[in-house]
Amino acid sequence: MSCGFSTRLFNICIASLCKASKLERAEAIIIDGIRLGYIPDVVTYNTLIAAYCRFVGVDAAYSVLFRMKEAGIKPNVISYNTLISGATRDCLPTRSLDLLEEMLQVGICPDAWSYNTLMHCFFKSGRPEEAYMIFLDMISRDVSPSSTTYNTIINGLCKTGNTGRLGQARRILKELGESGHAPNIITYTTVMKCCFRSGKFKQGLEIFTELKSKGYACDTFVYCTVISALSKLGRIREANAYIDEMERVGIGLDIVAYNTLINAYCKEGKLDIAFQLLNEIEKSGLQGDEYTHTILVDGLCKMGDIDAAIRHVRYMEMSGYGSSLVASNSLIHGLCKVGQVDSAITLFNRLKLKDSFTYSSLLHGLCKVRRYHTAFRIMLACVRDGIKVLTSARRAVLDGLRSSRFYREEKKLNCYVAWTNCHDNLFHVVVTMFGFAAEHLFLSLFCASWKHFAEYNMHLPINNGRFKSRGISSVFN
DNA sequence: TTAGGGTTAG
Repeated sequence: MSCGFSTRLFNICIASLCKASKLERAEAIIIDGIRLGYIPDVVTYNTLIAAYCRFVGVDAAYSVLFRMKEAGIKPNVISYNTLISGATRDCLPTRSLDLLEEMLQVGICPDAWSYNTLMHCFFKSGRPEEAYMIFLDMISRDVSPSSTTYNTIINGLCKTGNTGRLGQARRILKELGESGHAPNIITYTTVMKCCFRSGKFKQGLEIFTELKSKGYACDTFVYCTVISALSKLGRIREANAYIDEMERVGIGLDIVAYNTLINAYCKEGKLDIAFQLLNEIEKSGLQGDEYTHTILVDGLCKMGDIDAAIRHVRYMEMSGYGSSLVASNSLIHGLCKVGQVDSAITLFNRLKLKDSFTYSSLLHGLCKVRRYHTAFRIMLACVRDGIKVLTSARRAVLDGLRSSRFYREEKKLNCYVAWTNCHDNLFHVVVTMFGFAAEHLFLSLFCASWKHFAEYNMHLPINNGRFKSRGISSVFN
C-alpha cells in the first residue's frame, strides 16, 4: 500500500517535469528512482509517452513504448491513445491508423477515446470520408459514441466544408438535447464557430445568447470566438464589452485570448494599445506567436503604415517566426493599396509559397493601375499551379484585357479557366459520390437513433462488411 | 497518464 502511495508521488513528480518539458531530467529521475526502489508503472511510462509526443514527436514517443515493454510493463489503451493523439497532432493519419491496427493485434480493445482521436486525425487531414469510415468501424465494434464523438464530427464536417444542415444550427442543438445527448459548451462553441465561418453571424450570435441564457459558463474559447466575430463585423464596442466581461469573471488571458484582443484593437485602429498588449504579453511570461505578429502586420498595413509593417515582417524573420504567408499577403495587399505595385511584385516573386490570397491581392492591385498584361502572365501561372483566385480578381483581369484589346490573351485565359472548371466539375462529381457518406452521417446524426443509424449503414455499399484487423489499412491505402 | 471547441490576410 505504502509502495503504491510512493509510486503515485513518484508519478506526480515525473508529470510535473514532463509538463515543463524537462524530459532528460524526468528520465534521470526514473533511473534514480529504480535504484531507490520506486518502480515505474504504466502511468509513469504513459506520462513520458505523452511528453515525448508533445515535445519531440511520435517516433520518439514510440521508442518509449518499446522501452516500456522491455521493462516488463504492458502498454494499455491509454498508451496507444496517447500515441494516436501524437500522430494526430502531427497530422499523420496513416500512422495513427497503424497504431490502431497494432492495438488490435496485441489484443488491446480501442475505446471511444481511440476512435474519436482517429476521426479527428482524418478530419484534420481534410479526409472526411475516411473519418466517416472510422466512425462505422467504431459502431461495428459496439463502441458507444460519446459527446466528444458528436463534437468531433460536427467540427470536422464544418471545417471540411460539409456544413450540411448547419443552416439550422439551433435545431441541431435542440435535436441533440432531445436525443438524450445534451450538447455541452464545446458543442455550442463548435456550432457557433461553424455559423461564423459560413457567414451566418446573426445565427451564431443567437447561439451565444442561447448558451448564456441556459446558464452555461462561458470560457475563454467562447469569448474568443464571439469577440473575433464581432471584431470582423466592426462591432468593436460590443467586442470591448465582452473583453471587460471576460476580465470581470476572472478568465485569465492566454496567448490566443491576447491575440483576439490585439486583433480587436487593430480593427479599431488603436495600434498603440495593440503594441502595449504585446509588451504586456512578454511581461506576463507568455510569448507572442506567429498569429500575434501577423495580426500586428495586418493592422499596420490597414493603417497605411507600410514601412512599419515591412520592419515588423523583418523582425518576425529575424526573431525566428519564419516568413508568415499571411503576413506577406497582408503586405502585398497593403503595398497595392498605397500604389506601390512594383514592390508588391518584388515581394510576390520572393515568396516560395503562394496561395489564393496572394494571387487575388496582386491581380486586383495590377488591374487597379491598368497593368493588364502583367496580370495576364501572373494569372496564367496561377491557373497552371492549380490555385483559384477570387471571381472578382479573375473578372477584373478578363475585363481589363478586353477593354485594352488584348483579345488573344483574353481568349487564352478563358480557355485555361474553362479547362480548369471542367476538371473541377469532374472532381466535384467524385467528391459528391464519396461525400454522400458524410452527408448521410450528418442527416442521420440528428434524426435517427444511433442504433437504427448503425443498422441502416450496414447495408450501405460503402461499408461492405465490417472492417477487420489488417483490413482497415487496405481500405485507405 | 490519453480525445473534441477559440486567434491572422483578399
